[in-house]
Amino acid sequence: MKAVSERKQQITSTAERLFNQKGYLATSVRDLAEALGIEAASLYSHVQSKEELLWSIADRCADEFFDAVRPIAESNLHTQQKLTEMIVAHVMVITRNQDASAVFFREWKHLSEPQKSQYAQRQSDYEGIFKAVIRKGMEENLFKNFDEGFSARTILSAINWTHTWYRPDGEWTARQVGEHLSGFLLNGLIRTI
Amino acid sequence: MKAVSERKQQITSTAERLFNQKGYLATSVRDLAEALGIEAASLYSHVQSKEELLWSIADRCADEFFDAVRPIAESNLHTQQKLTEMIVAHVMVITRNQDASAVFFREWKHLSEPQKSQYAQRQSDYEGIFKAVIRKGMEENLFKNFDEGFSARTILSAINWTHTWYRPDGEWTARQVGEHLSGFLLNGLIRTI
DNA sequence: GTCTATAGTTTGATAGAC
DNA sequence: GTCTATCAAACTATAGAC
Repeated sequence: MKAVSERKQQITSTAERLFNQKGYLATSVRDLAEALGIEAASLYSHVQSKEELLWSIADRCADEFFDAVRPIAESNLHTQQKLTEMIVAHVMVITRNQDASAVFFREWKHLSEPQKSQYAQRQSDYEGIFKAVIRKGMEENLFKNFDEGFSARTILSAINWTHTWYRPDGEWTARQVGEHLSGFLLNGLIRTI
Repeated sequence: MKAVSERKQQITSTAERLFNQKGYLATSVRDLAEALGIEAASLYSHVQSKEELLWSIADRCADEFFDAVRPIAESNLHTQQKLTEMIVAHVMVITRNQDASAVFFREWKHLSEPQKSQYAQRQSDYEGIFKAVIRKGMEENLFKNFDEGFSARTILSAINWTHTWYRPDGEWTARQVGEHLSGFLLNGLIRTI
């Protein structure tokens, strides 16, 4: 755990907001400085480059997803309950890091190597956590025999998109959104009784 | 229907590919010209601006979605079958316009007004087609009473993401992907019998 | 329709005073 | 740590010859 100055924190959260609103490439260092009320050159006392900011946002966001979901995957909850709680935890990470997760999902393409490869590796590892739980559920004859990669991607696609429409001041809490999504994805839209 | 020169067609499809691979802002007019084997200035005999290219890609892609899905929504298929066929049709548009649909989903933010508002309006109209069918299914007591906006967004999120992983040379046809997705989303991951 | 040449901005980043 | 000043490179787009 590295200590981070208050100023650096302020820069990072402003960058998250602007990178989300306008996109990474469309946000100039001058835009960022203006939003902070300083000159562009002053930023370089806190940050090595614009890309370092992108990387630090993406990397911290990945940590948040792993830290929230891995303990649940490693718990001894019943498989169905486990997958539900993983989905809820994932959605809660998104909703409390809405700007950062939007940047995480949309702007990683603009990282340079080797960061881009490292990002892809973590993304794949994360998907692997979901795949393992889904495979377990299939082995237990609890889940249908869809391809496990297909299933994991379909679930993650549906829940990742919450970053575009969730509003903290709306009628649903983050947990409610996660539980609705989990109910929808595990049981389907069709009424069975 | 406007006649489009072969050269213009070639420019558009190259733009789709580059805008997808690198992003709209990261693709310079010089990159595009180089990929076509001409000088940047020569492009302007065919195209008014770089943004005009983005708009024409997004607008044509929207047409494809509407043209494929609306006739099914207006047919008198049984509601469940209708929703399945809409999902299949949507996935097939994505898979046969993979570059264009990726640009459509990811780069619309970089349109200027009034194109950006027009894009948002069509997007919302399109979601409305799905919402209407879902509401019908709820009224028929066939679908569960999820919020219809929530249901439409969840389905569209899951199926839109195919643009990132579908491979035409993989083991599944576009129709098979659509049917799998439809089966997953309508009936859920959990085994019920 | 394609070229060369270039105008006019904007960009990320640095130098050096305070 | 913030400023002013500035650099070198990249950008979209245009002018005008062929």
